[in-house]
Amino acid sequence: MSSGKTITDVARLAGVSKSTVSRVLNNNLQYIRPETIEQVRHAIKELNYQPSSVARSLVSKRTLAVGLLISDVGNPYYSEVIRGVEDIALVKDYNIFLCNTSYDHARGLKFIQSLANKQVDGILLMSSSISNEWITELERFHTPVVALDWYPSQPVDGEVGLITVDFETGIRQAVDHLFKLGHRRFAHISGPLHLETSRIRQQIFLSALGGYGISAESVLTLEANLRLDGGRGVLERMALSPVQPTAIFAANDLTAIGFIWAAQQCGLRVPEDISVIGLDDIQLAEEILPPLTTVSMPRNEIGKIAMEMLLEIIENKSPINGVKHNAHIVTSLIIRKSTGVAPVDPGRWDLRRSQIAVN
Amino acid sequence: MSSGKTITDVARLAGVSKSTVSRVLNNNLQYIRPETIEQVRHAIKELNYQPSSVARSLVSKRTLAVGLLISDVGNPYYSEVIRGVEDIALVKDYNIFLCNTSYDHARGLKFIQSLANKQVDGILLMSSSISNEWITELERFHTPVVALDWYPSQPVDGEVGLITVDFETGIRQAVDHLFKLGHRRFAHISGPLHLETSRIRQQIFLSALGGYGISAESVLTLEANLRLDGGRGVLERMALSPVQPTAIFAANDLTAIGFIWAAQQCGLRVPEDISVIGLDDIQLAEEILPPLTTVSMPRNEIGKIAMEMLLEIIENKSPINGVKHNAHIVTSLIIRKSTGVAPVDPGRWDLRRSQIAVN
DNA sequence: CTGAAAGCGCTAACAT
DNA sequence: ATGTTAGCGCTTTCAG
Repeated sequence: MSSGKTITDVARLAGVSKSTVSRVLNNNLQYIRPETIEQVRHAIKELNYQPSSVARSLVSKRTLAVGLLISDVGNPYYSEVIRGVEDIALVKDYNIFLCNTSYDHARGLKFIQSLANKQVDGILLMSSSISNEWITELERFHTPVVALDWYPSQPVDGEVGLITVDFETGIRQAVDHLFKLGHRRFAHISGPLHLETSRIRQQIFLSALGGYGISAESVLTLEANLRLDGGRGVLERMALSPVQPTAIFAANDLTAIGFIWAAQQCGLRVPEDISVIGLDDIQLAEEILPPLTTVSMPRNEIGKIAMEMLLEIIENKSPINGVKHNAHIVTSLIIRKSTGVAPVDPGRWDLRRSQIAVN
Repeated sequence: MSSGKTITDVARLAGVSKSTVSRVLNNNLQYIRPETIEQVRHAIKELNYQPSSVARSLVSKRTLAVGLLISDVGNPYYSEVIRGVEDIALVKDYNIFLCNTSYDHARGLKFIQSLANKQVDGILLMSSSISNEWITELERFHTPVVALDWYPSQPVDGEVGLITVDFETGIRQAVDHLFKLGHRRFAHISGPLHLETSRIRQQIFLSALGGYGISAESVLTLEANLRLDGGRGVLERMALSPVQPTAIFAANDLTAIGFIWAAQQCGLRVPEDISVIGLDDIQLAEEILPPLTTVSMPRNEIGKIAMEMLLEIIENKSPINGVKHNAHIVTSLIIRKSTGVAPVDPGRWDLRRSQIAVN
C-alpha cells in the first residue's frame, strides 16, 4: 500500500508531535511557527510521506469515493456521461467506482452492497432500469443517491436526488419536423417495454402524433432491444405490415442506426424512401451516412449535473433534510440528413437483397 | 456512510465481546460454541450490522479496490476490456476505480497519485500510452501494477506484471490473406506514430510485406488518429497519391471503418475496388456493411488475464519477489467481407461525391 | 471456548 | 504555539 511511513515517523524526524504534523498536513497553520512548519515539511519530503487516506476516512467518515452504476460501458450512450461525472469528480478529488449492471438487477444489487460496504460517500444510479430494492438497500445505509430518469413509486427522502429528462420537448420537435416534411404514416421502434423510459418515450411520441390527428392505432409500433441488432431485426417485421410507414422514430440512436443499415442493405434509401429519427445523439449518429437526425440528450452535462448534485447532497447531508434535489434536463431535435420530405407515392417497399451478403 | 452500528453494538446485544463478534464475522468458528455463534448472528441481523471496510482496511492493509487507467471510455475497444476486468473483480469482491487519462499524461499522473493515496491494492495500466513517470511514482508506493502492451525501457521489479500482445501473428495472417487475393499495392493507415504500439503495428505490416518482396518504400503509409474521423480524413490524401493501393491495413477498426465510409461515400466499392483490414475486432466491426475483416484482439480475455495477474501479484507480494509476471496474447485474423480479390485493372480512383452530402 | 488489551494511522478536543 | 489524550471500528495476540 502506502510508502510505509506514518505520521509518527514524520513527527519523530521533525522533532514535533503528531498533532503538529497533522496540523500542517491539513493546513491548519494559523498558530504554528513558520520554522516548525518548515521542519515538518522537510521531514515529509525526506521520508516521502503520504498520509493514509484509510486512516483519515476512519475518523472523517468520508472516503472521497462514489459509485457509478450504469447498464453497460459498451453502450456509447454512457461514455460521455462517465466523462462528465469524472470531470467533476477529478477537481473535487473524488474517485469513481464503475459498475456495469449488465441490465441485471441482481448484479446491480451486489454492486450496491459492495459499494455501501466500502462506504462510498454516494452513488450515482444511471442504469437504464433502477430497482426499488437498490434504493431500499441504500436508504438503510443512508447513502446519498442521485438517480437518472427514475420515477419513484413511493416518495423518497432528502438523500435521494432525481434527474429527470424532458423527452417531451425533443420528441414533439421531432414529430413537428416530420409532419412539416409531409409524413403521415409513422412507426415507432421502442425499447423493451418493461423499461419505464421505453414506455414514456413511446407514449410521448404517440400523444404528439395524436395532436396532429393521428390515432395511436394507426401507428405501427414494434419492440426492440435498444441495440444495433434490434433495430436491424425490426425491418422484416415492418415490411410485412399491411401499410408501411414513411417515417420512423426509434427509441434510441443505436436502434435507428441498425434499422437504417438494414434498410439500406435492402435497397431502401434514407431519407428518400423513409425518414428515420433517433434519440440520444451518440457520437456515431453524426458519423454514419446519412448523418442521423436525432433527439439529443446532453449526456456530458447530465454526468456533470448528477455528480454536482451528489456532492451537494453529501455535503449538506445532515443540515438540509427533506429538501428535494431535482434537475430537469431538456432534450431537443438535431436535424441532420436522415429525414427528408415524404415520398409522393410511397407504395409498398420493394425489398431486394443487397449484393453484399450479411456476415 | 454505514448503517451506524458498530461491532461494539453487536457485541453488547449478543452479550459477548468484540473479539467473539469479530471471529464469527471472519468465520473463525473453530473454537466458538454453536449457540454463541447463533446469538451473534442474530444480533447482526437484528441491528442490520455491516462491518466497516474502512476500519478493516486500516488493519488488514487491503482495500479490495484496484485502479484501471484507460485512455478513453468512449473508445469501444476498451469496453470489453473493462467487462473482463470487472467480471474477475466481482467474484473476488474487488471494486474498480475507473480513470480516463484522455490521452493526457498529466491527467494520468493525477489519477495515479490519487489512487496510490487511496491505497488501492493494485493498478491496471491500459491506456494507449504509459508514462515512465507513472511507474516511478507507483514503485515509490510499492503498488502492484499490470501494464498492457508496454515495453519498459529499464527493467522493472517483481511488482510489475506485463501483458504483451503478439500482433505479429494476426498481422502476418492479414498480409497472407491479402496476398492470396492477388493484392500487390498496399497502404497502411497508422495511429499516431509517437505511440509505440502504432510504430510496432506499422513495422510488422511492412516487414510481413517485405517477406513477399514488397519494399517498404512502395507502400503508402499515412498517419491518422485511431478514430473514425481520422480514417475518413485519410481518403483524400490517398486519392492524390500517384499510385493507389488496392488493399489497406488500418491500425485499428475505427480507422478502417471511417475509411470505408468515406470511400463508399465517394463511390468506391469495398471490397470490389479496395480491400480493407482493421485491427481490434470491436463490436461495430461485424455490424457495418460490409462486415470488417480484422485482426482480432481477445479484449475480454485481456481484461480477465490482467485482473487475474494483478490479484496474483497482490497476493504473493512479499513471498515471491523478482519473479516475472508475464502473459502473451495472440491475435488472429477474422475474415469477413471487407476484403476480396484484387481488381483486375485497378486504374486510378474515380472519386465522385455521393449524392448524400456530409453534415 | 471467550475476553481484555493493544494497536492500525490519523484527527480533534483539551491542556499547557 | 505545541503536546497529550482519547478515540474512529476493527483485528489480533495473549490470557484465562
